[in-house]
Amino acid sequence: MHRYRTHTCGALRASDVGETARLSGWCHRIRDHGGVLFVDLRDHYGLTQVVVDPDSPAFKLAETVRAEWVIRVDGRVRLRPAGTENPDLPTGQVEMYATEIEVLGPAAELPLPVFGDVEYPEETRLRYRFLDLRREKLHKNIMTRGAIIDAMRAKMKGQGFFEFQTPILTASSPEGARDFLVPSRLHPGKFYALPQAPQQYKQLIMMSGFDRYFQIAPCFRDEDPRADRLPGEFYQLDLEMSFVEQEDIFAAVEPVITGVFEAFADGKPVTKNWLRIPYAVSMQKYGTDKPDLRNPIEMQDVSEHFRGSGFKVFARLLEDEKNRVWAIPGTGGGSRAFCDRMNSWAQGEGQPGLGYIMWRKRARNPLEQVLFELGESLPLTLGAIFGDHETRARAKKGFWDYAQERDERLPGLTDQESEEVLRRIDAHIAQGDLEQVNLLRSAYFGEYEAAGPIAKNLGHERTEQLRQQLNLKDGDAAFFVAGNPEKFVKFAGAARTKVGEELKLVDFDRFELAWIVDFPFYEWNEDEKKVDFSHNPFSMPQGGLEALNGQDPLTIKAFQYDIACNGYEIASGGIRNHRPEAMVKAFELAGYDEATVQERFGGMYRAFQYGAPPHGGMAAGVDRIVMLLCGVTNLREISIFPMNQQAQDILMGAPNEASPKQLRELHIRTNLPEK
RNA sequence: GGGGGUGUAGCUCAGUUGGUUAGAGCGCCGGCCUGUCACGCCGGAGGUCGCGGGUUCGAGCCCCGUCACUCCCGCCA
Repeated sequence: MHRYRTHTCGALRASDVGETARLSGWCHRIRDHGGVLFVDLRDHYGLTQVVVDPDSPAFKLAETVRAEWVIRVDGRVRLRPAGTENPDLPTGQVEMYATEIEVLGPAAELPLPVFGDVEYPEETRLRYRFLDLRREKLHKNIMTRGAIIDAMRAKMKGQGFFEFQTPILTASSPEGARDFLVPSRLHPGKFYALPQAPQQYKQLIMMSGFDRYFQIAPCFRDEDPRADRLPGEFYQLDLEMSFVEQEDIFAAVEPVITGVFEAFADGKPVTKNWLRIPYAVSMQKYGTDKPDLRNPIEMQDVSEHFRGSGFKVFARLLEDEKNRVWAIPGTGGGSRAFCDRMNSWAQGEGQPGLGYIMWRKRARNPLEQVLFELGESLPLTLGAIFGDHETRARAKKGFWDYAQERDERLPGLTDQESEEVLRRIDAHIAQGDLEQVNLLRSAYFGEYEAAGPIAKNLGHERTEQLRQQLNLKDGDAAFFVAGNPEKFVKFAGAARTKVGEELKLVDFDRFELAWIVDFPFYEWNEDEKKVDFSHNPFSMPQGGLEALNGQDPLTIKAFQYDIACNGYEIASGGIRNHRPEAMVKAFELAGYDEATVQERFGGMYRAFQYGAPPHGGMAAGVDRIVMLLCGVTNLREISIFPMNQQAQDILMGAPNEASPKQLRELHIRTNLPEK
């Protein structure tokens, strides 16, 4: 018999009844009934119920066993008594009657229980990560992570990609994130850097004549973490292809990502036909370059309705042509309580507030009323407009009498103004201008009326045009963000998310994938008053060298794309700039002369001189994808030994101090900040 | 570097207007219990109310400072 086990704790079935077996594992849960004692024995594979009673020689020892002790148990497999089976366990038909127990590893009192699903402080969980990892959820997440990575590899290989390893000790790169530095012992005063990504290596692999590269690549960046950004290190599914255009990359990547999502989505629907959303459109509709497309809200520019209007705050803003008014349509948000809540939320975000208009049904539709009085049905309205003189006169009189009787239906209008509206309707009827008639009809007598301070100032006609543009109905609202879009876009995006979630318009149980394309190549650096690369300096500008020479740099787009999923950026890539003269020009516009390029990107620059193939690729964030597929919102839930928010590994004790000997060898003396 | 939130038993949390000895559930320890699987019942231990200072007759509660954790901004080509 094997020293420790004949079966795992997930293996025994009814077919094993009568066998003698040996199990080893952790005491998951102990239920002591005095006369009979149950131990749920757990290992990686599952849970088996072990039973001991006073007739067993193992009874005395069994009574001393505590949670998370590691024990070996010998015994007989038997069917559970009728009625005591546990259908929730794969091994639930059977139990093991223990005849011998050996303690392999006793456990001290636990700082963190393995059993149950109680929340524990992050610090305790990290310090005792090995215990946390025994817990069902985290254990499962880590296994899922491995399976996802397996699937990525299999699908990449299926697409003809080949896996390469690139160096971990490399050179510091000037652009981008802060590097982790590693001092060189052999070269005093010099440093290696850990790669922020294998970007240059993978391009060099293409220039070395290989064709389809991929790697589950560790990446290192010394930047502050976020919930969706691990401190220090993370993994990318990194890929690069030669002789390709953007379309070829999309065609290679979509099946990989879709396939992985479908395999692990747990039945949730995954986008079949990916949208391609230009960066500028994404910013305008969603207020971000990583939209959550599960939220159906699309923002719209409604500046025209406010320009020169009675709502002076916005009208005045719009006198500056950089400024805009965007609307966030909120289906079902047309209650005072909700709009007030959004307004105070906006104030909490540091905004002056969030303007809104609400729509509701008019108590009675006056036009229908008129037609009713005329003994006619609604479709005959057309007759009122295009009919003979007498019919039109009756229709007009109908409107007129109605307004006389019920001028409260024209809130905020004086008698003269009401009369004026009716005259205008009459004039448009006479001209047969159906569009104008309809607008005025809808605005003053239509099915919906608008409410809220903005509506009052904006007037019936503009409010109605706005409603029609946004296609809003009874019980809906629109929220407004105004100013310079560059400044408010982020807040607008947050407001879109807030409105969508609060109104329960977001279907969380799905994965919505999309390409975001046509990123700007450069952006304006306000601090240094210069042009900067906005994404990746190695991307090919659309229009190539010609665009770099002739076009306003800030209008140049790049062959640069991201994948957005449910509000996260899960991948980023581009077609690379493989022409040395274009590379030099691109860097020149960002303020780097050719000598600097040669010095800083020597390897790449050299490679470009000797036959560089057109190439491009992408890198997908493995951790973020796993996080989405595991349904969690924190990367520490899917990473086996993560560091804390302060980039410390409190399990291993990293970072720690180096010994004087180590520092001497490295010719390094510390110069600590004064406390 | 900056802003918000949190900090009471090992854990999750309650704690009234500032007022007697700071509580509950889970966990832990002991006892009872022969079919449980979140076993049950009885009992017990366990507290620098994050820390320091202040106001007050009196502070878990109010004020100031500080620390820790966490989320965000900056940053992350």
